[in-house]
Amino acid sequence: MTAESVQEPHAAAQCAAVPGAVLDGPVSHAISRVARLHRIAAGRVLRDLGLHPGQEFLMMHLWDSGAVRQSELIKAVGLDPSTVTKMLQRLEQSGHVRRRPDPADRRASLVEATDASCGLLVEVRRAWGELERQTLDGLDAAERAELTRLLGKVESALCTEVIRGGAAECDAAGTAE
Amino acid sequence: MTAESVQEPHAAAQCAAVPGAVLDGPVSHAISRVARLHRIAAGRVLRDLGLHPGQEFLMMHLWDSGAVRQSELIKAVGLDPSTVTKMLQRLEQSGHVRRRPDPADRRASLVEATDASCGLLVEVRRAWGELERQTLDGLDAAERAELTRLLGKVESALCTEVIRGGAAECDAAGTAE
DNA sequence: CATTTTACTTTGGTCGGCCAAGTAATGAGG
DNA sequence: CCTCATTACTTGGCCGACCAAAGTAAAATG
Repeated sequence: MTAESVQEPHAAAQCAAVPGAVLDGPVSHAISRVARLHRIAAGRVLRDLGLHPGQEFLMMHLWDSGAVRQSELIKAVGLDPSTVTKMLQRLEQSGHVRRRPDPADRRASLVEATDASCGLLVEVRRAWGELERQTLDGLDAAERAELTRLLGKVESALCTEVIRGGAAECDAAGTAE
Repeated sequence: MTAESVQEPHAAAQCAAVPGAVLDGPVSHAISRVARLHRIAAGRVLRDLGLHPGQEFLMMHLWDSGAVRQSELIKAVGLDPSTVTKMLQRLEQSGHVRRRPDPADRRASLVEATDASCGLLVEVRRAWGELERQTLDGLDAAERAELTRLLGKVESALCTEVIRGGAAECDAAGTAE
């Protein structure tokens, strides 16, 4: 008895008679997997700082650009407006960000990093460096440059497709080494 | 381009006297951006099929492997168990998946794709091909191979770091060709 | 045989992220 | 001056994804 292993496909299992390995072909999955691992690593590095993954990205923009109109920030990070709104609400509640209405345009609001948040800057920088180190560990300079170049091409290709579908514009980012 | 400065930093803006471009250096962000765009493109391609991005991945595994123990599925996709549980609940409610308790192990459950879902297989395959085409548009064969290789290295590097941090095991998917 | 440890899954909570609608203020025409 | 489209942001809903903790059943150990 011992009902070993699973039962064989009983109901409707084998729709396709494809043996296996339908999954490892596309580069798409490699991207997804890498992104997921990268996010986990980022979360681990940022946890001690009290930031959730994604927030550092926003904060970096704010630290970098000073007080900005929220719409500018949204365009800069390329995320959905509603996403940025919610993230800012949480960051404001955490005391990392302050928002005030724009005197020049009452429907807009200006966003800026608080003084208290500035202490995080160096730590976030360090965390990012650490993350970058973890990510690119095992790649030499040439490989890193090539990876950057290829990702840039993929990004612009996807961007073209995405805007064709009706979304907003993408920032064709950069080149550079 | 992209708009020049709005107002100058007024209150507490310049924590760091760093002029700009703190953001385009790391490859990390390229990965995040590409992954995000890729996800959006996937969502667009899958919407007509009634699937949300991520579900196809699970379904592909199920179509490929027949009835499997849920734990096996979890290990295969490498996601968090709770994530898989919730996704399966939704897929079950959508009629794409069926779950039954494993007779051999009463705490486990067997998962399989339903008959109805099989009609989606070919469409998902087509959608994936389309997505792959969109993603790699503009890269020649050598570049694609190189990108795959580099992503593989990054994945294994990140994997090592992640497991070091205490998480589960990663599938070092090293499918070279 | 009782107890502890391990494995399989689920629940609850929180966040990032998208879309689709909705609100409020600005600006262009009639 | 009043209407209408546009811009700027918010709300609600939903899903993917994580973590942490719980619950249950099997296995290992005494």
